Amino acid sequence: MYKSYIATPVIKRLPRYYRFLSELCAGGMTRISSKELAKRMGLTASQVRQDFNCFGGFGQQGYGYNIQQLKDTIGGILGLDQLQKMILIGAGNMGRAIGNEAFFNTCGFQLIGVFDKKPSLTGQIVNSIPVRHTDGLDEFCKENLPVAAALCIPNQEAKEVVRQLVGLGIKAIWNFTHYDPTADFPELIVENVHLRDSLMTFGYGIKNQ
Amino acid sequence: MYKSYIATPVIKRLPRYYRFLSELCAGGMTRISSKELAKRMGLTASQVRQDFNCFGGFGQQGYGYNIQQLKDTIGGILGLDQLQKMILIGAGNMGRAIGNEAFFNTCGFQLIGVFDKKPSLTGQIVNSIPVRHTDGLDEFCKENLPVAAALCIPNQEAKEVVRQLVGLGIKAIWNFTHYDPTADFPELIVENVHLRDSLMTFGYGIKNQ
DNA sequence: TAGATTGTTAATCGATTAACAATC
DNA sequence: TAGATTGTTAATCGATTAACAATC
Repeated sequence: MYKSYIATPVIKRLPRYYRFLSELCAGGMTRISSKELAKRMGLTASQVRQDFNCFGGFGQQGYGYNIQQLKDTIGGILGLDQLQKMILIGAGNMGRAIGNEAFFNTCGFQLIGVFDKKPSLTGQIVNSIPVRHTDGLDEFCKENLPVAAALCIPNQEAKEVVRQLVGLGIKAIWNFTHYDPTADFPELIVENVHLRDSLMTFGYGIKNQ
Repeated sequence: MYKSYIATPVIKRLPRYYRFLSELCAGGMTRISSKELAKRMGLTASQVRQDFNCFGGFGQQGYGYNIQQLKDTIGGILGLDQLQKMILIGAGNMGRAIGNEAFFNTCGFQLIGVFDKKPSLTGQIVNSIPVRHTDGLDEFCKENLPVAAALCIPNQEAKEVVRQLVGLGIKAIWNFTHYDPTADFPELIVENVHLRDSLMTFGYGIKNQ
């Protein structure tokens, strides 16, 4: 049964389903039951079926799910085929690492520009793209219309840069800073990657058994 | 009221509380009510009080919370003062970015070694530490007894490396690969950072409004 | 047909929010 | 004291799990 609104926990599980299904597919398997998939992923069969049925019934009673078809369907839901134009702001250590990880295309994005305000970085190559000086950001956006920006700059600079990006038509921020853009720009789509928070949570886990 | 087991959602909020309280503290504020803190963080006052009361009552009726004291208490719960020895496996783009982000000490960890199996990287400097060849991992661990490892290597190599690390006494993995160590080593403490998953979730958000 | 497994409803569990007496 | 705000219990909400009729 289709649902108009999909709960966040379901969305967050989709990439992991996609990953497991891709592996099963690559391994030559053609079908799988919710029970077996749940076992491999550490979920319950009930949850697997509930999750898939948010988007419609892709299974067959007595048979299970066709892996290839299920994988493609989830890929479609995640929109992996429609590549969104993304720019990267900040070509420091983290920026270069993100930029060079060649996963944009397989995750539904296309990296079209890299910017840094530090002149010494201008012209360096990140993922076959030359780093541009931030001075050229306006012109570049007006010409190329990116919808998303990965933000890998110091926290203090984040607010001002986000203001600029929003002015240039950026709709979504993949945020590696600790600045929270949602407070100032409620309409912006924001996905946070807080490595410090992850590290602290990790530490808590170690120190409490 | 103290609780013996703290729910995961509460733990995951602690670093964010710590961050906000640090900023308030740096800004010269000395006290805050659950209502005001909730408003700034986009939570409810009820949740803030529930969260803090998992660890005991640090507030005062009619007054609120002492920011400095609350910050220090949460820092203590997260164990930010007891630095755990961590090694970094993999000095590629992501490894170097993680290694160079100078946040280990402020998050409860101490980076004591960096390893890569690629000979050309041996001797390169990451965060003032020379990259060692993986051949020296055994000896290094026996001598320095790290408890945690950040894993920034290709997915296919992950399982074998984790097996080796577990053999060397590593108790916890900060995992940047897509290999799931919990399946093979249930006793291991694992904190996953799945950037691809984050990117796909982000894309879903963009494509569905 | 018989067995397997789905889609879906109902029950349970856990987390968040509301309410309020206690008290600074 | 009166006002403010906590700590804590109760109510609500949402997500997960269980159950089972439908059906391949």
